[in-house]
Parts: sequence; structure tokens; C-alpha cells
Amino acid sequence: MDRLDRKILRLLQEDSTLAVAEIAKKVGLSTTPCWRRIQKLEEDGVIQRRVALLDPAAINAKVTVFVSIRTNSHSNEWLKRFSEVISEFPEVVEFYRMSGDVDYLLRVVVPDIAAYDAFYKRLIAKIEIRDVSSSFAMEQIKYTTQLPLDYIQLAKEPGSSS
Amino acid sequence: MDRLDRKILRLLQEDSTLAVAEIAKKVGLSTTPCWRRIQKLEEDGVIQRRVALLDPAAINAKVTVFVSIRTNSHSNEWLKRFSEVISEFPEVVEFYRMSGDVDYLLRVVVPDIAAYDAFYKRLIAKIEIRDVSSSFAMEQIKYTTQLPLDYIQLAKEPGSSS
DNA sequence: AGCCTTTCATGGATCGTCTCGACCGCAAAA
DNA sequence: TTTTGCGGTCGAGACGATCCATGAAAGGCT
Repeated sequence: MDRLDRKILRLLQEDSTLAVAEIAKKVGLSTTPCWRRIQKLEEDGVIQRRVALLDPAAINAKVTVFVSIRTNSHSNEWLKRFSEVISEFPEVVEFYRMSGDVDYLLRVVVPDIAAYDAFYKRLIAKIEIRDVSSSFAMEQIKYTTQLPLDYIQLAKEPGSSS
Repeated sequence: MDRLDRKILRLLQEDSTLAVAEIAKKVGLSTTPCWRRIQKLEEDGVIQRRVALLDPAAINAKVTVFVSIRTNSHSNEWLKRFSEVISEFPEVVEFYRMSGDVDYLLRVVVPDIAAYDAFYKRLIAKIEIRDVSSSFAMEQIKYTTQLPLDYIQLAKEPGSSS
């Protein structure tokens, strides 16, 4: 993993429809080695998948709700079942086990408050939860799938000696 | 927007490398009309972009921190500057203006706690914030870019009469 | 110094896929 | 009944992915 790989990843995180030749030009390689690098990044699982991102408004899912959950049971058994139940809901797009005050945090996407209420009822019907607290997002100021590439451990590269 | 469009979107949200002919087969269309629908979905902005998703662990960015922010100033002026400053950090992958108790919520991605501390210092050096509270995610149980398609308003379709 | 490994550049061949145009047919709408 | 809006089929041209072969440059090792 070197500077070139990082550049390639940066481009593909922006737009995965770029042609290999196009990427090669931008990173300063010819197409064959650039193609091989991309292959390798996919084999190694650095690039996990390529997906289409949709406009939330266009599919009537523009309200984000953060749901903080506190629980009584902390057994593995319970967590397993809990995870399965939660993950089945397509409205739940993110789901974290947290440290501190709150045990779990969900990001839920729905059309409006009424739909959230319906979701909430379906959720608590399926599993018992001690304490639930919902916070509504008024505005999504930034949302990106582009992870920061500044922390990658770069391997030694040729041409770095004086 | 009908059932077929929804099926197409479902597939492309999963894997945008699928060939048009492949999608057509799965959806029950022939390739040309399927291709036309995809074109239209892109023109209409329903499909916003196609991107590569990376493995957070592979790029040394596997710790998620949720940052709750409270502020004093609520002027548009201040919000504008605040948004710009925050959005410039590549570590901030999500950024919401919230209702209720907390004013803003960030999702920040970093390699470890030390890196988060460094990020935090850079942040508060750039802009004054009344109150900041950080919660660390222990585990990412679910993360998907697939939005729920169950809320799409379907247009009238042929063959729906008895 | 000589050899080995790695990785690049170049060129080319092949194959799949996208893209799009032309035309037909059905069915609902006007 | 005519028009309009899809979808189906066919097919052509362009483009891009994939892979092979070869040669050159650079660094590491003995």
C-alpha cells in the first residue's frame, strides 16, 4: 500500500465508474499496472464492494432519527437475538454498540415522524428494551461514504533515498 | 417509479457492477428497456452516484466516535462558518443538526483514541464550541448504504384492476 | 560487480458490455 | 378509433476490461 494505491482509492471512493485508463492517467501510471493494483485491492478486500448511492428524498426516506438504547440484559445470548432483530429492519442503516452511558445507538431512516412511530412500535413489539430515547435530525449537513485515507500505513517506496 | 424501478434500485444498491443484462434478467425485463430505466433514474437524480466502499480496518480507520455538540450562538452566520470548518475534516463522515438537547451530532472515523484526541484538539483550535461530548463505538454491528425502498410512492401500474 | 526481484511501460489481441437507433406490437388513454 | 407510452427484438458500433508478451529501470543481496 503506497501513495499510488491511496490515490486510486481516493478516486474510486468518489466515483467508481471511472475507467481504468482514466484512473491511470490521473495517478500517473499506465493502464496495465493500474488495473493490476485495482485487482489486488479488491482481492485483498480493501475495496469491499461497489454500490449505487440513492437520493434519500427521491425514495421518500429523508428523515434520520438517532435512537439511543439502554438495556438490562448484557448476556451474549440476548445480544445475538437483539442484533438479529434490529438488523432485519431495513430502516436501520447503522447500528453500534457503545461505551458509556448508552448501550446501543441506531441510525434509522424513515419518511416522517409518523413512519418513525410505526417503526418504533414494530420494534418494541419484537423485543423488550429498558429505555429508548429518540433524537431527530433536522438537517443532514454532511454525509459521505469516503473514509479518511490519511491514516493508511504506507509501505516503503522506491525513490525515497537521496 | 414502479415496482420494476424499485427492484432495479434494490439491486444497484447492493452491487453496482451488475451488467444491465443481468439486472434485466433478475427484474424480468429485456435489456434495452431496463437500460432505459436506469438511464432515467440517473438523469432524475434518484441514483446519485456510484462509489467504492472500503474496508475501514484495511485503511486504519476502524474506530467510530459520535460527538455531541452544544453551542451558544445560533446565528446563520455562525452555522455557516461552523459547517465549513467541520466539513473540511475528512474524519467527519456524517454531520447532523439535531433537535432537542444536543445541537449537532458528528460521526468521526479515526484509527484509535489517540488519533481522536489529536482530531479533537485540531477541531477546538479552529472554532469555539460551548460543550462537546464524545461517545465511542465499541462495535459496528450494522452499517449499510442501502436505504429502505419500502416507502417509495409507486405510480399506478397496468394490470392492477380486477 | 553481477544477479534477482519487482514493477513499470508499451503494444496488441480478444472479448464482453454499453449504448443507442430502428422498428414492431400491445394496451391503456383520449 | 387514434394516439401515446411502454416493452420486445435485432443489430451495429464504440468502448473498456482483461490478459499476454516483451523490454527497461531500479533496488536489494551475495
